[in-house]
Amino acid sequence: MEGEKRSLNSELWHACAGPLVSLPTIGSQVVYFPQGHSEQVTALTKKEADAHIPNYSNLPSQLICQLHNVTLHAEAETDEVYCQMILQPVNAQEKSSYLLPDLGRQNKQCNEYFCKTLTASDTSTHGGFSIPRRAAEKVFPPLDFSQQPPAQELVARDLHDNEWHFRHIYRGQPRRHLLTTGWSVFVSAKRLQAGDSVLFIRDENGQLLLGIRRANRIQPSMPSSLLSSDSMHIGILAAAAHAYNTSSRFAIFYNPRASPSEFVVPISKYNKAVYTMQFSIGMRFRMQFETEDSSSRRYTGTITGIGDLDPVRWPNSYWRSLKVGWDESASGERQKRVSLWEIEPFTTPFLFCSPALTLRTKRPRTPGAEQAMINAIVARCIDAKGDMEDLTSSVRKSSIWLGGQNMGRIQSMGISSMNPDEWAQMRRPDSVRAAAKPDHHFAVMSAGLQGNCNPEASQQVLFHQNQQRLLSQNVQAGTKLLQQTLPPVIVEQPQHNQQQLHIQEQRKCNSQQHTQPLHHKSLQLEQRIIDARRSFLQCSSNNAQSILEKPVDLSPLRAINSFEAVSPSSTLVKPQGLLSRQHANTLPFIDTTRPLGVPHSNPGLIKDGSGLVPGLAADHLQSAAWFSMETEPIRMHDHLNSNATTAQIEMSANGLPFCVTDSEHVVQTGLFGIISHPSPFQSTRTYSWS
Amino acid sequence: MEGEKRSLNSELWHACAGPLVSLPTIGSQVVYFPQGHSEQVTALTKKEADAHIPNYSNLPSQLICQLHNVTLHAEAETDEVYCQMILQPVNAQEKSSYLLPDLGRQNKQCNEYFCKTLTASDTSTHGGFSIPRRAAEKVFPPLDFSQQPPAQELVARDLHDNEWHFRHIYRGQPRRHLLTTGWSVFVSAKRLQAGDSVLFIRDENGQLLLGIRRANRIQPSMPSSLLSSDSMHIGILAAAAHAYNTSSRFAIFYNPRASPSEFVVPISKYNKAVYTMQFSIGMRFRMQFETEDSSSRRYTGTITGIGDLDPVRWPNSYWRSLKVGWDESASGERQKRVSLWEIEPFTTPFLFCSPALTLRTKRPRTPGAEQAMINAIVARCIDAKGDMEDLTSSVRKSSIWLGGQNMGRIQSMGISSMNPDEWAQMRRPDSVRAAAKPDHHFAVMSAGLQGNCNPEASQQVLFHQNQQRLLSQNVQAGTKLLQQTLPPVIVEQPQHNQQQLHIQEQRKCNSQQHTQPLHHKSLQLEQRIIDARRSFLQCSSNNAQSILEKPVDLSPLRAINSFEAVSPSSTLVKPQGLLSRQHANTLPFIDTTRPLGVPHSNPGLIKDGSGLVPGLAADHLQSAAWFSMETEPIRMHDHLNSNATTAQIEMSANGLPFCVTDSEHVVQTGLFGIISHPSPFQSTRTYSWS
DNA sequence: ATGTTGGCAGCTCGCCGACAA
DNA sequence: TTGTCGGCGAGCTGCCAACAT
Repeated sequence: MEGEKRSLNSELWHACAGPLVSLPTIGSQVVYFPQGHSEQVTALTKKEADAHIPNYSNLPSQLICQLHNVTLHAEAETDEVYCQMILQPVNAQEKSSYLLPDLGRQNKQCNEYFCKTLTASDTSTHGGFSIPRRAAEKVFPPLDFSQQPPAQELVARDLHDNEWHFRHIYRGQPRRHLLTTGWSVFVSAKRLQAGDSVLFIRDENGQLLLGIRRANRIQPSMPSSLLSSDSMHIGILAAAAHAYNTSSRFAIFYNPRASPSEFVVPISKYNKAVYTMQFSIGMRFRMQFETEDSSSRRYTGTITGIGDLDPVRWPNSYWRSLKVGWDESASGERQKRVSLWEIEPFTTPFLFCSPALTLRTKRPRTPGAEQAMINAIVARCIDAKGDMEDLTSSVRKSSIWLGGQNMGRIQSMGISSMNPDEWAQMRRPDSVRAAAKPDHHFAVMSAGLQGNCNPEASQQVLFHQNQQRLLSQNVQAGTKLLQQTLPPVIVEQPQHNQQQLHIQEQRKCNSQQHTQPLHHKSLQLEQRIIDARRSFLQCSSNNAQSILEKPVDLSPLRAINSFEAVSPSSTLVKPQGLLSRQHANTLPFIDTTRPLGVPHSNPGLIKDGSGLVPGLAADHLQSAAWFSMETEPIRMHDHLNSNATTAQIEMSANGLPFCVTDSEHVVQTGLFGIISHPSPFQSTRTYSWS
Repeated sequence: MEGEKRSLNSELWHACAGPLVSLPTIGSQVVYFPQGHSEQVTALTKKEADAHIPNYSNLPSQLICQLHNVTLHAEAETDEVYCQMILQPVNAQEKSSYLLPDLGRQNKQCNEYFCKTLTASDTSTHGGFSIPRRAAEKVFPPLDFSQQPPAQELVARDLHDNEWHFRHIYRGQPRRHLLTTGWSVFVSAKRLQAGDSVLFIRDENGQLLLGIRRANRIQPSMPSSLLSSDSMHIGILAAAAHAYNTSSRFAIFYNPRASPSEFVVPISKYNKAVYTMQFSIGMRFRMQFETEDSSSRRYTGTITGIGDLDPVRWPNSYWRSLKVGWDESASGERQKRVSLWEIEPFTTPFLFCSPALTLRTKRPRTPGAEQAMINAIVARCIDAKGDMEDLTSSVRKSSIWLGGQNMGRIQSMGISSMNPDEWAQMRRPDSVRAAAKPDHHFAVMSAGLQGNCNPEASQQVLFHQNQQRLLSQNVQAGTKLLQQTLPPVIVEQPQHNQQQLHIQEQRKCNSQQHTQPLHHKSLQLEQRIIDARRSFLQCSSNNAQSILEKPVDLSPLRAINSFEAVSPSSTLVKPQGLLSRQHANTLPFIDTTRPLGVPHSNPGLIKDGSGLVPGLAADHLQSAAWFSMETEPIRMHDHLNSNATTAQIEMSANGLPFCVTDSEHVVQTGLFGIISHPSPFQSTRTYSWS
């Protein structure tokens, strides 16, 4: 083995890694979880870290890093795939090298391939390998059927670029494709057993590639003689901590088949889950798993808890912060804890836009659907908890927030058709418990917590405090940056003019530089967050007290509808090449002229209506303040897969950034406002083009 | 593999590990070198640590640890032997658990064993295994020669306790011992190749044990997918640093066949080398190596340099601090750097005791022997440097320190017969160059360095500064402890009375607690070092100036001879059981009534007479101050191997602690004085009993 | 004393269609 | 369509002494 070997064939590597593994793009930003990395070591060594590992208090539970490089590898002995990633914690100082062109590896699933799990006959010394008919016809070169029997020699290369020769013959009664000569050599060399899988790929050059995917049997050759598991875990943490402290590069190995979960997450995926989605106990979701035949299927489950996996060592970590239960009883294999970005919640679009739109809704929801879902959830939770009384009272309490007497009406008319004024009417002024420190929204949240003893609700608040804290950290980081590029601004004082000026400047600057690659995107996002944050603080200090005492002024909410002016059209033109800012502005952003569709065929429960997190929203609504943000042009060329035919646009108005995705890349992010309550003012719209 | 498996058969493990591997006794104190541990990882992963590993400035290059446990292991796949050691950095706070009884594993080499390197015929599928005749007769059960041919079935167990069955037959023309049936199964299961070795042991129960020792081919299955080599190296350092900071236990793995050198060294071995031996450039030594037929032989070499292996990361480390050259040209395999404790210097005992003794010397040294050795060294160094002129002038300068015109006389009469008064006459008052900062002996040394531009001498000084610094660190650690258990003492001021009082208390305390195990030994040694240091500082501040200006007052040296009063007898009683303090006091310590023997048959060069470190000693002798220390009773039961028939007592008067050993354990340590020059006032005496 | 080779059983490997599932 | 089996021939495994070193 040479010391520095080139990256292996990517197609083959990914085929071996499995359908669910997709590596982040080189040059992009990722979130690295030392916790998850530790889990991988535990999985590989079958040894937990002992308790006496030092606490790296300086090391955050997640590190935003730039992914400098990914090299694909495979174990020499076992052909097990793994990759090395070179990460560098992102330093706010570094403005350059944010986004390299998205020309990196495509984790495309090759079509010209097949994968077969080996049978006992395949691996015995008695015979050869029986190839499924379709697989042979799809992947192997066609046989000359004039021969009797038709046969040819196949040459395939494995991950290490070794050549394997096989005799491919079509014989038997009935006829079938077989690999005979050469097969047993391969089986014994790779030490394959029944249950392991082989896969053949025909690459673009017509070359055959050959990989193996072993069944989940215990890793045989774990050289424990290298390091104690403690030292390994410490090594991970210390290496990450050192890189974090010095903003230097570090290398990690990711073994996709051994690791229980990916611990290097694309920042877009992370942001989307953490900033734009709402999670609450009782929420239904689904999640992808690899099946026995190495395809993927979704399993459904319910969130049963939210909280830190390891509150002592990793407080406020999003790593596996959701406790979940699975619908299928025979799912003991699946994790009891997952991370936000691993699951797809069943979200019912909760429409929050102009009355004009809601009036034109053409697909009213089926009456009673929500109630049926609530019943289902309650039944499930009873299974889990065995305490009917608490749950029903929870549901009953939830009607406080849902507006009591309005609940029936909501169900009958379909929640998604409710307009903002109706929402405003649902708040309950008599439940206001907010504290008098309006210039700090955490205080408002804490006050809401004090007024409510529901433990689940407390957990919910803590959870969202985490989200807020994280956001606040980002904002602080951004503020530092801002102070270096712009005159310092004292946020406590009214700065409307200055802020407006800044946005103007920003816009001007962008239009001048539209030929420049969007490397400053994160920068701009941060600045926008700063601005929004600043606006919020101004609003809070000036008006929050009055907001708390008066009915909420929802007029800022209407700012969202200003997108109507920007985007009157209802169809999306398939993007071609670079769009100038001018063209970008003509793109529809939120189409309010047509009803919003239901994104998932099986609609989930309206989250705040689930009855499991009652009592909070009404309080927090009191401290709501809404802002709309300048939107940036979407540079479709960079972000949309050119083969994409749909773009899904999600909008979250929960006070955290929203994002627009084409299901793989974040196309647009922004911030609509800052509001500290967990209501999912979220809408999703899928556009299609031909 | 079960998670917690018991330790393997020790005899077999050691046989597989090789003749040179001996593990420290469980419960004893060891010195752990993170540097060496790192080297093992490099050896196993074939990857150097990159430069950007954080500097663990808190982590010393060597950690004195208690060895809590050793468990023997073998790789499941390869049968490669390794062991886990549980270490705990010794905290001065912890007074207990210093010395556990010496009942631990004996690294005895089993006699009823044989080891054969496999031939091509042995490993081919064509036949069986040809057993050397003597080996078969020694180890295997005798055959029934009435059968024709004589044959039997052998059952042997490997390290994993697997049984292997072989047909043992004595046939062929001429007759020979063969293993036939079963052998090829074993070969293929263990994947043995020609060049690997098999060894059979008959243990005390007559059971056959079977081990393998693979040829030094590259470790095949190094799963690089676990951790980056950086993380591994960091893990080692961080784990050690954490354990050091918290005085907590940590686990390390030692792979004796992969590791270039042992990095967990018995403290006795370390102390003996570091504190009682002198090393200088040009010094000759020998060192053990394993031969191809897995026995051991010694290679000879010369020290060519002294200095830090890694001055940046590990300054002042003794790890591989000696640069060496080997006598045999075909020795490219052997390390270019070794550690002090790995080599056996050729030392000539240098007698420093009462005139009465020297007058009775019965074996005067052969005249001219030293000069011959000098010539040999000079010739060797010329080979290395090709600069005759410098060397001869070096030798000439060395006569300054040796006393110029006295040199011939020393050679002719044998240096060992010179008495202290003669030594005193050899100093040269006109060569005094010492600085005027007498209260810090480092300053004195530096001054000596300034007055001499010989680079080798500088290195020598630096080296001894290391030794001094190490001592000083010990002293500081001890001082901390002292301040917690005794009233604080300001060392700059005269404290004679107080110090004397403390020693009195200490003695009283010891005599009262003589039934208590000597767990306080390290503590007491540290305290004694503190006292000696304190005395030295007092002496320095009060008298050093006058010492520098007047002839050296050598009267304190005579204190060494006070041992005569303690131990008038000349024979050592073989220790039986626990010795009370009273009995211990009757043991001879230094026998001055008989001549000192020559410890090595091939006497080396008198080190300061080598002419390679000239010019320093005379200066430093000026700042010499001598002290004798209270000696502690020797608890032979704890320290002397009950089978031992000799005890070697070494005495060093170079200002660093001396130690008494029975060639394996430190029996007694002490401090004779502090003197900052490299003169080897050293004597060795071997006592025998029946 | 022991490494290698030729001779020669006997057994396993591995190719084939038959026969289910 | 494909997993397993009996049949069967080639080639390898492995025991033996001869021979060489």
